[in-house]
Amino acid sequence: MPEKKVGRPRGFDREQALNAAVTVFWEKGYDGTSMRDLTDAMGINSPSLYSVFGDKQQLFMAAIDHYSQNFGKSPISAFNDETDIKKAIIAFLETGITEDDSTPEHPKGCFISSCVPTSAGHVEGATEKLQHIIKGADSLFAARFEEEKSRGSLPADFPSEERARLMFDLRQGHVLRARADLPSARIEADLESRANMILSY
Amino acid sequence: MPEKKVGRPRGFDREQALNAAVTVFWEKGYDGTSMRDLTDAMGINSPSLYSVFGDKQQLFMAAIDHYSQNFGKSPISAFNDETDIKKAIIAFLETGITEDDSTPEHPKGCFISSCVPTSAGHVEGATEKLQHIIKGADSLFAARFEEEKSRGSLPADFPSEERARLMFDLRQGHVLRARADLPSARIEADLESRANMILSY
DNA sequence: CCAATTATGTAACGATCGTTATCAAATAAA
DNA sequence: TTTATTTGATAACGATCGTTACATAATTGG
Repeated sequence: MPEKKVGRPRGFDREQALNAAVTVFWEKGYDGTSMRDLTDAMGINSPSLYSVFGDKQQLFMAAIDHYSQNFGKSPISAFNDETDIKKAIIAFLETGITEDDSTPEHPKGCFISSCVPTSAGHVEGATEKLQHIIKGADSLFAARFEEEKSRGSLPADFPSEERARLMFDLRQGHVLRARADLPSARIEADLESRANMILSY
Repeated sequence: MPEKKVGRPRGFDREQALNAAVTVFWEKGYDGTSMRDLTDAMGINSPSLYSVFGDKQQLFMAAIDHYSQNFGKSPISAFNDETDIKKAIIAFLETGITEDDSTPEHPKGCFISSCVPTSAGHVEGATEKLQHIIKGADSLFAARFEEEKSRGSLPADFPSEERARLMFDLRQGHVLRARADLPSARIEADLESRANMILSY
């Protein structure tokens, strides 16, 4: 698997360093994070950071992608793993809420929803990343609803796209509450009712 | 109304300067905004800023309050102004969406929802401001639902607090979409359905 | 062993950061 | 007109910003 042969071998793990960068950006946002913060957390010097990740902005983009494919993916995975559609919806929302304040070593809320929007419009690429993620979620949920329809577990005229957006939008409220350090207990109690609502027709 | 008598009179309008500060923070967030950005936009020098607003962090807090009582208030006002509860819900969501990308001189999305969460946890006071605003919205909506119940326009066992949270959470999805510069047309088409959902029982 | 190549660590670059000292300008009170 | 008081503008403070030159270390291919 390691392709490189010539030259001094790299002394750190790229993915591990990227993980550390995610955590820092997640905590302080793009502009609140300094190169010093990053190199400290990643355990490397800035020349190494620049040679591997480009610059701060490119590292931020890489952090968004990395988060999306790891922490950010688990609510989606929980959704996909449930065969029953109602359970899938609850699993998505529930996993999200749990993730929002899971380990004390991670900041509250979702990195994408809590930190990236601030950068949209003045940090290059941020808006595009957001759009891609939102559209991805919308169409993933909508596709699942369509699948359920073709399977007969949802009525033929169920408004898949509208309810997909609804699911995603609800989640954003949960994220904001978590980021604000408000208790998730009351929201979790709402989940059953909310899933019913998303599916009602 | 002007109380001051002695000394050189102030050469700028406090509220006007605060408005300019809001716009800059709204665009770039707390850490992305420099003192230079602020003094340029506000049309004053930094010593004036410090004497009137304290420091950058205190100005940020003042900006949050000012936004809440102006731009941020209009969806709430639209809600309060409607006597019919369903129309009130639609007015709240619709006014919010319209406000999210109204004038080109204002950044997209809601300042509070788009920019303040990034600062929660590492800018003093941000978390508390968010908590206060969220709780305020929750209880405003819940109180209105309770009022409707006592008037008989909602069933006696209508879950006011849960639906209040639901309304607020939905709004957060709209804000994220607007900040990501996604079209609001499809979301606006959902409003009727969403209002029905919030009121359904 | 000797190039060639790649990564690391140090240290520095100019620029900008948030904040404040200093002094001149403008007003009210005496 | 003087004195007291407050605001204005200029300029500077040390610190930190993101980024990069440069020399050294560690590896592979000859």
